[in-house]
Amino acid sequence: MNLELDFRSGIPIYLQVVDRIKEMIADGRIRPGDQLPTVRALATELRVNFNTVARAYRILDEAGIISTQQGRGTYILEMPPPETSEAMRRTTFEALTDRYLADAVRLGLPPEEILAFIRQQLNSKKQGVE
Amino acid sequence: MNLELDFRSGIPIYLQVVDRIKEMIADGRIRPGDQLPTVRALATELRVNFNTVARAYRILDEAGIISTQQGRGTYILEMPPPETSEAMRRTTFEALTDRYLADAVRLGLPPEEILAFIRQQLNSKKQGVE
DNA sequence: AGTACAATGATACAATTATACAATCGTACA
DNA sequence: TGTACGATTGTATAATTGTATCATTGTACT
Repeated sequence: MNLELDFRSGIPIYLQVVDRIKEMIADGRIRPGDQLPTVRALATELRVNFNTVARAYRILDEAGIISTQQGRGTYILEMPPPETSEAMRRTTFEALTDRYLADAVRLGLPPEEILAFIRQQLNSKKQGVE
Repeated sequence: MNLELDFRSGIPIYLQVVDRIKEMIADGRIRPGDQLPTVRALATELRVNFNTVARAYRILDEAGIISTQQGRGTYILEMPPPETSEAMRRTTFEALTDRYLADAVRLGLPPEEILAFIRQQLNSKKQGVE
């Protein structure tokens, strides 16, 4: 991986790891689909605890840059910044909805019930009540 | 089999497989007596280890929904257990809906728009070609 | 000193994979 | 028939991977 850290900089290790990996993606040293080292492997290489690496990976995961999967490993995502346009989102949403409605109808649910349940779920979500 | 997984959802693969198969039974896409794909075949299709599929099958087996037999294969049982098909359909429908809404919200759609589009689609279906 | 908080480490855990195994089926051949 | 053997099926167990939780350390601020 060849990833250099500065233990004396005062910048937290996990943030340094996040930045180094972002750089490597930006300049193409690692690419979408590539597997990153396991948290333990990279931790050993960097002489840190693997939880520190895990923390960096989690941040990158939440940023949508990588995908970490328990038991499998972590991978660079295809779309680094999935900034989809409004039109794209709309199209995706409509396809998603049609597929969902087809499934629901196939289950034999009457349209009123489908609508009712969705309304209920959306309301409870809005109020944060479960 | 046409069974979609989300590796980034955080929901374990084996549970996703369990749910997808329950859905297919509930809505009739697969029926009592049908043979499910072998653990290896389905695993290859899903790009997953076959033990992960085996785990899902074992759960369905213990729930009395399918029957897995070493050396023979796995089959949908005649009676979709005591959990009557009505309750099962309802459960399946609600899980399906929650999954759909999570996707839609993640796309950034406001609840009103989700509801509006669904209402529109249901109406056009009612009046459209049947 | 004492306290609070962030960073890191230690430990136990859960999901997935790798490998070896056992049961069944299918086919060939005696 | 029947039996031997390879292919195919599910099973069992351990190794590998990320996750969750709490303990420890260090630093800043009273």
